[in-house]
Amino acid sequence: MRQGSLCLCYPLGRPYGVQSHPEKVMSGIRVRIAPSPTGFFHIGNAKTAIINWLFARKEGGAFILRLEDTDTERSRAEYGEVILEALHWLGIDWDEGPGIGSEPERGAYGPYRQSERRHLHLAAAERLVAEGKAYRCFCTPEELEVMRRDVREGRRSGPLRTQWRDASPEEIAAMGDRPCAIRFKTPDGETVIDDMVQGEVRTDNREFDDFVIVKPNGDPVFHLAVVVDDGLMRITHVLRGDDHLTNAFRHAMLFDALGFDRPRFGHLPMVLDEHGKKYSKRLHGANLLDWREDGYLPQTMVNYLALLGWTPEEENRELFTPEQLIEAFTVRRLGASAAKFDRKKLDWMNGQHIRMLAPETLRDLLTPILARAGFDCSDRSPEWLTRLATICQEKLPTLNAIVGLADFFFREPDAYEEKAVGKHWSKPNAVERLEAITMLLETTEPFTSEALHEAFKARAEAEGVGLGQFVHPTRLALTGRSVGPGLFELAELLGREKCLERVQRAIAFVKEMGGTS
RNA sequence: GGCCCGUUCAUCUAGUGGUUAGGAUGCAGGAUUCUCAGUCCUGUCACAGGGGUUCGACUCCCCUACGGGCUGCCA
Repeated sequence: MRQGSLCLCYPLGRPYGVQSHPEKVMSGIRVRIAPSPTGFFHIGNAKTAIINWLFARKEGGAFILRLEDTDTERSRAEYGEVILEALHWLGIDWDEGPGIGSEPERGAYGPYRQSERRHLHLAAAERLVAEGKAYRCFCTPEELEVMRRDVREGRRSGPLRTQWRDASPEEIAAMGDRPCAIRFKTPDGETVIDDMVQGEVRTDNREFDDFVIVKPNGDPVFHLAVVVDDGLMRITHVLRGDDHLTNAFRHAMLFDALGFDRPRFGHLPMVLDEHGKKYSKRLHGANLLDWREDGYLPQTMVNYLALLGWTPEEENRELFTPEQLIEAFTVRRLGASAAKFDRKKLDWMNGQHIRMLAPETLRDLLTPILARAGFDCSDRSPEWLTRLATICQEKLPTLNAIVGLADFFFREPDAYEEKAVGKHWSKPNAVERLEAITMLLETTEPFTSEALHEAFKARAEAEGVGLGQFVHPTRLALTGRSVGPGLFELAELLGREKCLERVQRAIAFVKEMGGTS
C-alpha cells in the first residue's frame, strides 16, 4: 500500500531539504502559489503571488511555487517559463519550486509540477475508496444529465448522490473494468471555515454534490490534486483568489477525509478592470508583463497590487519599496472587497518610484527604450546619458514617456508647437530676442546650466523683463515644444553648437512666418 | 434556481456604537518672476436602499437591490 507514503512520509515541522533561503525559512509557515501555465501570468495571479510572498517573507516562512499543469488541453511547457519570467521581473523569489530549463528543481517536497504528482493523487483517491470515504461511480453522462435536469426542473431535490454511493462490493465487482469515476462521499454535517480574510463562513454539506475526484479516464480532478499537494507539501496557509471560497468547503472536507491538518484559508478579493468587470484575459494589462512593456517598474506593480486589498498598519502611507512592504505586512489588514484597477493612480505611483531610482539605474532602464524608439544612444557617453536621466527623472510617469520627453536630443525638432509659437514668437521683437539669445549662447562660458542661468537672468534684468521672456522662446527653438526638462539643463546637455543651430533655424522660421502673414 | 462572499467620495481606502467620517489618486482653482505632464497650497466629492436593536448607528441584526463566485468528468 502506498498509504503510508501519503501523509506520513514527511516529518512534521521543518523540511529537511535544501532551502534557497535557509536563513529566512524558519517559522514553519509554508505558503504557495499554484498558477496554471496556460499562456501568461495574469494580474490576479500577480496579486496573489505578492501577498503570499510578503506573508512568507515577513513571517520567515517558505514560499513555494507549484505549477498546476494538469490541464493538458491548455498547458504548454514554455508557458511555465512565462510564469517564472513574470515572477523574476517582479523580484519575487521562491524557496521551492520546479526546475525550468536547465535549472534543477528545488525543495524537499517535490515534484513541484502537478502533472508529475499524478500517482500521489490517485493513491489518495484509492485510499479514500478503501476507507469508504469515496466510491466508484459507473453512471453514464446521460444518466447524470437526467438527474441534473430533474433537479433543475424540480422533480427531485438535494445534492447529487448517485446509486453507487452505497453499492455493495458485489455490485461494483460486477461492473468489471468498465470506466468509472471516483466520487467523494460528502459527509453529513456542516463545514466551517475560519477564513483569514472573510471571517467565519459555514455551509451545510448538503449543498455539495458527491463531486468527482478522479475522472473515468483516470485523471485526478483539481479539487483532489490541490488538497493532496497542499497536504503533502505541508502548506500551512492557503491565500488565494476568492473565486475559490466555495471550493474551500470541498477542500476542507477532503483535507479532513485524508487525515491532513487543514491549512488556514484566506480568500483574497479579485482584481477588477477599470470598469469594475472581471479582468478579462483579452484586455491589455491582464498580462502582468504588459506593464513592463508599457514602462512600469516592477516595484511599482508590487506596491500598487499589494495595496489593492491590503492597507498598512501605519495609516496614510502608500509608497513602499518591496522591502518596506515585507516589513509592514500583516494579514489582519487584508481587505475583503474587490478593487478596481486604477491606471491613473498607478501612473502617479510609478512616477514616485521612478524618482526613487539612482540616476544610473534609471539611465540603464531608459537607454534600451530610447534605442527601441529609434534613438541610438551608442555614441553618447554614460555620463551624458546619466545626466539625461537625471533631468527627466521627475517628469516621467512611465519609463516609456522618455521618448516623448527627450526626442529632441536625438533629432531636430521638425515642427514647432503652434500655440507656443503664437505666444512666444509672434511679437514684433521676436527675432530681435532670438538674436539676443544667440548672443548669450555664443558667449556664455563655460557652457553649463548654471552659467547659462546667470547669463539669461542678467540679460532679462538688464532689459527689465521676466526671465520667462527669454526662456520660453529658447525652449521652443531648442525642443519645438513648450514643456520639457529644465531649459538650462537641457541646453547644456544639447551642447552649444546644437543650440546655436536650432536658434538660427528658429530665426529663419520666424522671419519666414512674418513675411507670409 | 440553490448556496457563499462583497457594497464608505469618480477610484484605492481608514474607520470595530458617540468623529467636523480621515488619507491618497483623480478633478478644479491658486502659487511656483523657466515651461508643466513636475512641485507646493486650497477646494470638490462618500457611508447602496429599507426596516429593526440602541439614549445614540458607517459600525450590530434582518430584508431588498446591485456586483462577484461556486453549483463540471476546467483549474
